[in-house]
Amino acid sequence: MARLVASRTADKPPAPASRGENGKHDTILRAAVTVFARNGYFNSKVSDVAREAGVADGTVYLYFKNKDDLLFSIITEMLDSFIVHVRTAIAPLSSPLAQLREIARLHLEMLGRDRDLAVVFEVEIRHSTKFMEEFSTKKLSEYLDLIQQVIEAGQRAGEFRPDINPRIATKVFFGALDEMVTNWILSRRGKPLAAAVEPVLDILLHGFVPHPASVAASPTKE
Amino acid sequence: MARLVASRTADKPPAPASRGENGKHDTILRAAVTVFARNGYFNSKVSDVAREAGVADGTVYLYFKNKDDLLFSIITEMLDSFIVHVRTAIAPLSSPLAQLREIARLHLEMLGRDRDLAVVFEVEIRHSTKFMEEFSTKKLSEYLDLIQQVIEAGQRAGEFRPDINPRIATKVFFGALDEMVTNWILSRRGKPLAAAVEPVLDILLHGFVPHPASVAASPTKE
Amino acid sequence: MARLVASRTADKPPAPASRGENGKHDTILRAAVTVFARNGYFNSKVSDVAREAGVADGTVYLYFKNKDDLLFSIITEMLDSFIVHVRTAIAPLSSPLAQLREIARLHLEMLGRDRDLAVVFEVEIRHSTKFMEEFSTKKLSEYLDLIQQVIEAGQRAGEFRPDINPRIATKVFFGALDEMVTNWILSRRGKPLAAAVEPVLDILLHGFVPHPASVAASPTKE
Amino acid sequence: MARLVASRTADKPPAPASRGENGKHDTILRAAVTVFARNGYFNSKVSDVAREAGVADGTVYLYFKNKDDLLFSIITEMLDSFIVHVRTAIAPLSSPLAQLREIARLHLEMLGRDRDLAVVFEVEIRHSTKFMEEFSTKKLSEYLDLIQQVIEAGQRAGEFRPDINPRIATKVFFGALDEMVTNWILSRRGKPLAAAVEPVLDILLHGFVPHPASVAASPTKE
DNA sequence: AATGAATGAGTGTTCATTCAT
DNA sequence: CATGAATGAACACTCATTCAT
Repeated sequence: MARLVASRTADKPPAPASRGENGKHDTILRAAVTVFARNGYFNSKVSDVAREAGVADGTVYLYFKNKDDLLFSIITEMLDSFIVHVRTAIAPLSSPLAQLREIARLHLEMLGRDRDLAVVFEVEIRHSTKFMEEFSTKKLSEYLDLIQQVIEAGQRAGEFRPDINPRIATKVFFGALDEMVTNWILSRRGKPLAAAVEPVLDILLHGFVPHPASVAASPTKE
Repeated sequence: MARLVASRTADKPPAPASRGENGKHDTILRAAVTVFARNGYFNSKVSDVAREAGVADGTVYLYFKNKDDLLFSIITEMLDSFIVHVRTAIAPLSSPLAQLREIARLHLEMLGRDRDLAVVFEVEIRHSTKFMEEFSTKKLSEYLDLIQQVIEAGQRAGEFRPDINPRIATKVFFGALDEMVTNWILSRRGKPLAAAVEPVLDILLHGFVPHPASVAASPTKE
Repeated sequence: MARLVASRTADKPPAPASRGENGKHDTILRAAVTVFARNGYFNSKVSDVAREAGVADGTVYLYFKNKDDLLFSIITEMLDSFIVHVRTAIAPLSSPLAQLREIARLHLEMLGRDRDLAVVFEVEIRHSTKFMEEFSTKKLSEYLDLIQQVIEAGQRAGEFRPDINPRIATKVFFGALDEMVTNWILSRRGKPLAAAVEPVLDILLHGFVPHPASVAASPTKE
Repeated sequence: MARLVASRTADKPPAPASRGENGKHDTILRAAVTVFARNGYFNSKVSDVAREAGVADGTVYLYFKNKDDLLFSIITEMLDSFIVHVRTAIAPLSSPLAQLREIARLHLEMLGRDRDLAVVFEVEIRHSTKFMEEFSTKKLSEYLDLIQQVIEAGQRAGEFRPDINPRIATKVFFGALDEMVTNWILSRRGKPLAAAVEPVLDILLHGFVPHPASVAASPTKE
């Protein structure tokens, strides 16, 4: 019955921030991340979120349209701010290759710093094709576009192979990072996620097979 | 309330398969794939599955312990048979590189042939960290181990770089394929998923950056 | 939905007794007593009874109209045979007082010999006012009438006080025995129920208060 | 699945009682008595109780743990207040015999005043041996203990025969009253239940058989 | 007669959402 | 703005009963 569309938090900003606090809006959103990460979206009750946030059930509805809007807002707001962060960070870097490295680093660092958030991004985000379609065509594709632009810039700069499809390269890049995060979540080891940046980049940049230089020429790749 | 463990369909085969039919078990499982792919697991009702399968609600419970068991059985049975299929297909191939290529091809071909099944695998599989933990530590890791073994064999055979971490390479490989599937599901284009095999492999095998063989050309990779 | 009336086993005696056995009818009825005593009527499934009897679920319906009929038949048949038994046993006794004593003895002995049967009689019999009304106006009142006749005979014979209401005396008598059985069921002590016959009779016959003439006379009756 | 223990209504009093009303808790409990008496516990739906109480289905669960808790609460709360009532009433009476008479009177009067409540106590209370065991070892035995203490006091005071087993006398006393109530429920005659107090007591106190000295001594007791 | 797979009506319970205070 | 008691629609699961074999 629940639909995910339309909502958008921006429609109703009752109080950006009461007093000096962070604002109930953010408090509730943070509580939702914690609760959703713990039990999963469908197994979480709005009253769980309310209790975690220290407010009454009804208060949640003063800041969010409905339960779906909570999940939607988490994803959208977090990703929005992440994209801004990434853009800012890579702007001063002149080399597309350096930019791509920075994106990978920020990606793993941000999610590796907050397991609950990572869980929501990796697991809870996929709660129906409907949601994903809605989401992927809006927010996520903005991120993917950003990556693709860097790759294309790299090709123009001669840093990346001109014969690879930048759209596919983007998916490979994102998919590799995504899988690293998923695995890190499931294997509750203490090893920091960010430690994987260089090994993953090395593989993505140089591939599985030894360089032809290692011999003389690369007769048949694929 | 939901538990995913233990169940295993094999425990209760009330009717192996009447006549030459496919058997109610398979009919119901197939209906579940269709329904789950259409509405998502949590938004699907058991009675939807029953109707799709052409049986009464109660009949579902003659073959499956509960709703969770339906999802669990889909994943487990499909993946089991896929792994067997892959093992059989790569056994005669002597080159690990050829084996890895075959795995990629089968992976994308199988899911690309059945969008509903792909949806369930990519989206519905992630229903709570609990489910994923249970699942990833059992079935999925069997598949990932298989991939890792091929990569390690390739390293020993000199086909793959010895200085890459096989575990990470496995994740990059799987993550890349996984993302291709996810994207294919969401962009309902007609382009067959299997068409992506070679481009993806090219990137994974040879990387983003031009070969040093291009001696003069690209002096600075990273 | 279930109604208890009408049924009556006598309507359909499919097989009085197959071979030399006791007959499936009795086997199933006995199984029902066991199962109902163990879990209670409403918590017992017809399939539990069938399994206990070693027959298929459907077979139960060849001998009994429905689940209600099982309970109804247990009560009716057991009570019928008990009443016949009692009539036979007290017929030769000339003294109503001796007859009443014999009734008490048989009552406690029969139920004390078979705890499961006792449980069904004491507990399961009361599964709705409807059932009890149906039952009490038919079978049970036959038993109560028998008791009342003995008491009235005792009054005519001068063995019982003429100034007590025989209908009320009957209820006191039956209620006392009934409570003994209920207590015996709940306190799973090993002490045989029949051991209570004399103490109970003493109280019923001579009352709580000392006889006025007790001064010298009645040292200990019984 | 049904559990009767633990619950205790006192654990969750969401609304003590709005204004001068009786409070939803009591309203629902009273509705449950009515509905259970009408159709029996197992044939009653929670929604029937809700409708009778004039509240939504879900509201029942704000005041009671589950359906079982409704039945359990009825029995416990009613019996608790009854026992308090009895203790208060007999405290000022010096003679144990007068106390026993008062208990009998209150017992029949309370249940005779409210047929629905009587039905629940006599019929619905016996819902599986489990329930009875749970219940009889806690609440009911408190009442039976009270009776037994009075009887023992009467023996010490010389008002009751010293040679009767007080535990058995208690059961006979309670069983007699209980049967009077059961019969009154089933025979829907208008005759007030309380009218049976003296005839029953006469029988219990003086027994079925004429006093040996009845000749002259006890012409008419009671 | 006997079977047991199939049926599908029936219900206790949950929980997102509302709204009077 | 906040509250949290009240609502009632929604649904997984059970099990008495049937009937083709």
